Order: sequence, then C-alpha cells, then structure tokens
Amino acid sequence: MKENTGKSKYVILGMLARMPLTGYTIKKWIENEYSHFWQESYGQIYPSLKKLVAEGLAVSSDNTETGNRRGQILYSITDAGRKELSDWLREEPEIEKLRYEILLKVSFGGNTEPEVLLGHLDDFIKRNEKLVKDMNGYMEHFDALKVQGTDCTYSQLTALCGVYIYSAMRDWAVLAKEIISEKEVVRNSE
Amino acid sequence: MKENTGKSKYVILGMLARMPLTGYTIKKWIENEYSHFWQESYGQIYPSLKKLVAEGLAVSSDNTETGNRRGQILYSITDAGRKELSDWLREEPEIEKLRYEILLKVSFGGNTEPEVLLGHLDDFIKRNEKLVKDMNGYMEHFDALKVQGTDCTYSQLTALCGVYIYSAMRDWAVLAKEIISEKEVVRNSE
DNA sequence: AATCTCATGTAATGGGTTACATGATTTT
DNA sequence: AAAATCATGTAACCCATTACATGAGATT
Repeated sequence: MKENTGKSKYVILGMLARMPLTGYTIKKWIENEYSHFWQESYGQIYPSLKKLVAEGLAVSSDNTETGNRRGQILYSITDAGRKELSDWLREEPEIEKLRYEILLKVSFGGNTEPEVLLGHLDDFIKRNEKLVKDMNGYMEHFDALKVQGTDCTYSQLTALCGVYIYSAMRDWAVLAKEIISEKEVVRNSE
Repeated sequence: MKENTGKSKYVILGMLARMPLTGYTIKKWIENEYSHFWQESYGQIYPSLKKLVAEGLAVSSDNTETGNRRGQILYSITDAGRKELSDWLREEPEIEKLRYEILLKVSFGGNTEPEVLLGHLDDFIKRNEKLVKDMNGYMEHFDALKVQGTDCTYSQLTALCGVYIYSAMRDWAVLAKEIISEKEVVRNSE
C-alpha cells in the first residue's frame, strides 16, 4: 500500500491560495517562477484541477457568459482547500533524491579521456553561471518589490537557495576541472 | 517518438567496467557509494541486467558448479559493453531537474505559521549537516587510499560535490531561518 | 489567409518504486 | 529452530512527460 505522494495537488493549491487561476496560467507561472526547483506538465495540471474540484478543494467558474474570453476556466480555492494546504505545509517535507547524471559520468571518468569530462564540466560551469545570474536577477527584482511595500520574503528565499546551490555547483566544477587537469600533468610527467 | 533515456543501463555498465558483479551487490554498492546522487531499485536492476546480456553488452555466469555459492549470477562487461559505456560518457549529460519539496513549502510559507517553516528548516539543517560530515568522511577515506597508491580521484570528486552542495544547502537554511525570524520581529513590533 | 498565442484536454508511453513471492545460507 | 541476510525476480502501481487533438482569438 502506498499513500498518494502526488505533489501537483499541493503546488496548485498553493498557487490558488494567492489568487484564482486557469490551468494555462498555472503552467506558465510554474515555468517562470518555480522551474528551478519544481516542474509540472499539462498532463498533471488539468486532471489535478478536476480532482481538486471533485474533492471540494477548489471551485471552477467557466463563466462564458460573464465576459470571459475564450473557453478559459478559472479555478478558486475553497476553505477546505486552504485547510488541506495548511495541513500539508505542516507535514515534514520529503527527503529530496538527487539524480546528477554529470556525477555519474565523473565517477566513471576512468573509462574515457579526461578531455571528455573537462568538456562536460565546462558546459556545466557555464550553465550554472547563468543560473546564478538569473537567481541574482530575481533577488534584485524582489528587493525592488520590497521597496514598493510588497512582501515577497518567501519567494525571495527560494531564489536565494538558487543562488547558493548553483554557486556551489559552479565552484565545485571549477575545482573539479583543476583536480582532473593536475592529475593529468602528474600522469604525463611520469 | 522518444529515444530511451533510461540511465540504469549505464550505471550498471559503469560498475561492471571495474569488476564483475551480481545484481544484489550492484544494489548494495549504489546504496553505499552513489546514494547521495543516484539510486536504483531491484525492479530496475534485474531486468536491466537481462537486457544487457540480450544486447551483448554483458555476459552472465551462473556457474553453480564452480564453487559459486547460492544461486548468485555474476555479470561481466563485454567489449561491446565498454564501447557502449564510452559512447555514453561522451554524450552531454542531461540537465538535472531538481524537485525540492522544502522550497515549495517555503514559497507557500505565507499560508502557515512561521514556526512551521522554522521547524522544517531545522530538520533540513540537521540532515544536511550530517551529509556534510558523511561526505567529509568519504573524502578522508579516499585520501587514505591515495596514500596507499590507489587512485580514486573520480570517486573523490563526487564526494567533494556532496560537500559543496550539502554545505550550500545548510548555509542557505541557516540564513533563511534568520530572515524569517527577523521578519517576524518586525511584524510583531508594528 | 496564415500564423501565433491562448486554452483545454487525453492517450500512450516511459521510468521508477513498492510490494510481494521464493528460497538458500549463515548466524544466533 | 528461528532469524537475519543473501539472492533473484515479477506484477502492480504511481508519477510524469510527450505527443497528439481541438479550437478560439489576436496578430501579421
């Protein structure tokens, strides 16, 4: 037996707790604001929304009459939904299982030329460097909002985590490159 | 259409490249040495091994006669397997998708009491603190092996990555706690 | 007219864990 | 004799992405 571990439900509830949204905008928001630590596809979002309504945790308003353009369906959270969200927030977060393919390749590095790994590490450094910049951009954006009186402390904390994690990955990769290169120098001089 | 993205195959090939192993020992090794950045279950390992043999990338020797205790099956890599491994190592590693439930909860933090988040962050700090210790333990272990003349550079690099990543997560969480607590002080004094 | 974006949705497929089934050997 | 560990394996299930289908409204 296994209880439902699907998190899509709670991501959606968390977003609806701020304001009513359509499935489409939920997807777009996750892409823009959560993508560095979470992702959801339409294949998860639309069925989840229907389930939320069936469970009384959200209500849908497909008011095609009331000036609502296109066939869009707005979902709003209910009191039961807020309760469900709050209960979930109290539960201990699941221990994250990391799957870094680059580490797998590094650990099997003896089966290829050092240049191959150095190349992968270069790409990795560039990618993480860009992510650090993006995250710092978010940080500044949130600082600007704070000056205007909008409190974004919690969102900003996730961006800060991004800064920390991507900086660490970049720094590791830079050091890893040095260690691999040094090892090669030693090997060649023997 | 979608090409096969299953990585189990390559993890197993990478391990077999060092020495012949049974499915059971592959599982145990992954648990002990790779668990901080990779995981595989028996449900993946046993079918994958059979597939590897079918593809000629590995051979099995269930020599129950030749003193092999129990029904264990030893798998060895073939030349074709080494080629396959080497080809895969050259491919660009897939971009890792992170899923940090704790960040989700932090970002929805406005829907619960700050104490709830502070509690989660405490657990998170303890967990990462322990992981940093574990990784440093591995680092020393590899240093000791290096003194004995065994080259473990690549394995050690993955442990080093662990040190970096878990330290970063811990540091972030410590700072996050401070920021949340401070925010509360301000809120209460208003 | 064509194309792009908005918008909803489902079916197929893949990837992975969990639970279960089975049995040998070793340890207590 | 019982329990723990070694050892292999499969079926059910869950989670998630991808590909596809459909169509409205806006833009070029």
